[in-house]
Amino acid sequence: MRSENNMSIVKKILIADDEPDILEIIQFNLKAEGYEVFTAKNGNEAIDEAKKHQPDLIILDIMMPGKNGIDVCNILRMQPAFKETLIVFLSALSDEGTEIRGLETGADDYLTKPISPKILVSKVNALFRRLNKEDNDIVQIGDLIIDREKYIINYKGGDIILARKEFELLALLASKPGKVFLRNEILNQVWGTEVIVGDRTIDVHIRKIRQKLNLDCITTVKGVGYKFEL
Amino acid sequence: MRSENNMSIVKKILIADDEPDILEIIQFNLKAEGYEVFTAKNGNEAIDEAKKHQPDLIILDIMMPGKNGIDVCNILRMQPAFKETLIVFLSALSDEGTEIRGLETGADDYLTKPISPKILVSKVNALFRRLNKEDNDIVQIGDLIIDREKYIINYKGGDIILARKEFELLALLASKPGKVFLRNEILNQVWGTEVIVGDRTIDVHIRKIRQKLNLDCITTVKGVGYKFEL
DNA sequence: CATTGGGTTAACAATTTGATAATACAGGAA
DNA sequence: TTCCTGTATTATCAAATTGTTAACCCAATG
Repeated sequence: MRSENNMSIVKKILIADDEPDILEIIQFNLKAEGYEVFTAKNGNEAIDEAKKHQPDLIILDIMMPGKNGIDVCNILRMQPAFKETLIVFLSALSDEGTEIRGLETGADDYLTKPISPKILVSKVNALFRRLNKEDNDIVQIGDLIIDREKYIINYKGGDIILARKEFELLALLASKPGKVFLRNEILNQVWGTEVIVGDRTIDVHIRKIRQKLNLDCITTVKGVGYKFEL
Repeated sequence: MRSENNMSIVKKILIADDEPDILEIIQFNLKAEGYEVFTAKNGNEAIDEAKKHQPDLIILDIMMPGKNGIDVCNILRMQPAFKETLIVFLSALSDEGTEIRGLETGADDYLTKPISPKILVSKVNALFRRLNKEDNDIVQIGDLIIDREKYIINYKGGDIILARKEFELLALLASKPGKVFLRNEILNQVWGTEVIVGDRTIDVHIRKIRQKLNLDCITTVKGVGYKFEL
């Protein structure tokens, strides 16, 4: 099963459009660029697919049967899980009002049809590039250094070896010190949305990390999740 | 480290274009939106101004005397200080090749002239919105800080730990200081519509909050509900 | 093949939270 | 005052959640 964490792995894109041709051609080009692509033929399907796959980017046609793109955007943005998701409108409607409304709904960009597939791909790349600017390969918090590239944890000069899942879990928590990560969030980021694991799995990994680091840096927030703090 | 100039401070925008009219109209609209705007008439000036003001966003015309926009972008992106700066091209050149080259240079967007000022402003807003997504949603009322992300209550510098229901209840009340929340409203928001709990449950939680905060901030409105006030 | 270690799970212990009941209290109306 | 209604307080218990350990499966390794 190919589902790694989505911090350094293949980005998932969901395209929603009622014209099969458009869907087809965009899908083809984005796949060629190495993205994992899902499609939806209308608004409701878009919402379902979004929930199912937790895409990194959603491309929405404005005019679709049922819920239109702006509705979909509004609905998704209301849910915490899609607060940060990239959303781009792609529409034949090029009037100023719609475009402004689209952007103010919380979309990241508004593209007008017809659009060259290559340009679309470039725009998509640009969006992801900006998003990844933040992710650093080496994170340092106090005396703790997390090197994503080398897969190494270093505390006060001494290396600590963590297994992959342990490492990724710690790296995730440490990526935003203080922030409480919900168990769901952790599952999605570390295990991916496809995999389903039991309830105690996270706890066991947390325990191993605490044990290996021998450092009180992961706090339990009961009923909510875990957070990293030095 | 995150760039702290993201928050609460007026964003600085640098516009580089050799046509005074364009400069003028864009400047006007962005200023009206509350941005601080600087201008440059050519590539070299753009680089100088960028270094001088460290803008948060740079809008670059492609065709300018001396260094063109793409050159400017390349030069800036090479310097660490401008690695994260938002850069947008604004060009009359709408051919595919230039646009793709522009985006691949490391720009965040490519806009084509002519462009409606309102749409430009919307795009700019959208870019900043994305950049600020990082910022935690923190509510502050007087000396009381409620951090939803960190799940922490802080009063005058000291952290107070609340259980989940307590936290959510307080967060709800504090979300609209002064407003009286009916008991029903509270039940729906904190407990959900499915769950049915007894009459005294809310009181008990309110009491615990009062006790832990040790601060007279929740007022009882007899026969109606509760409200938060400092 | 046998070994090793990562990853998962089951089972149970430990802990915390949340709901309730019982009772005390406060303020207004009769 | 006295009653009545709604809220505060407290202790208690059930439920939910997490911690811990050991056992298991499986893939990679030699």
